[in-house]
Amino acid sequence: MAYWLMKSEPDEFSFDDLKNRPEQTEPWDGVRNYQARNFMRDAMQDGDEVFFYHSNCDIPGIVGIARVRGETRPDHTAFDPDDKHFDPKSDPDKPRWYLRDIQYVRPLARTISLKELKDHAEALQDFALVRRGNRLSVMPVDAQHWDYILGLE
DNA sequence: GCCAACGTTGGC
DNA sequence: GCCAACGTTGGC
Repeated sequence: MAYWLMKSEPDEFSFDDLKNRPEQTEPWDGVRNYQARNFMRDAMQDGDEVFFYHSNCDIPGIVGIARVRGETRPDHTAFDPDDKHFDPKSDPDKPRWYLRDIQYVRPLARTISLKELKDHAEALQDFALVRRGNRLSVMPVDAQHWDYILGLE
């Protein structure tokens, strides 16, 4: 069992949007970064837990917990010329981009903001999210960091 | 809206 | 394989 953090812009897809999905599950499509793809395709396991992070908004931070559901599969949006994440270099016979399905678990009692996380720099050393210049949208979370952050809730 | 950080592209 | 140009991310 591993832990992850996944970013989403709430204007695009928020944690409430996930909650309101018919099966509270959403394919995490549109990721076009190789490192993030490799985490989703190769490292995630069915049942892994995920911090749901809101980026590019008033208070960037962790707002809820989700869960990885099922195995990896090709990101279908890469094949659709009308999709904003269309990638002509991704061939359905040899897909370049993969996704996971993410299921709602529960909201945090309160948002744990990026600012607050940065205030715990010592305990959260080497946590990718608080490293300078971090732009990765899918990243692993160490078990001790996961527990520490939930301890702030 | 600004801009630093960083990933990708493509000419050479 | 190098690296300048360019595009994107995302905090502020």
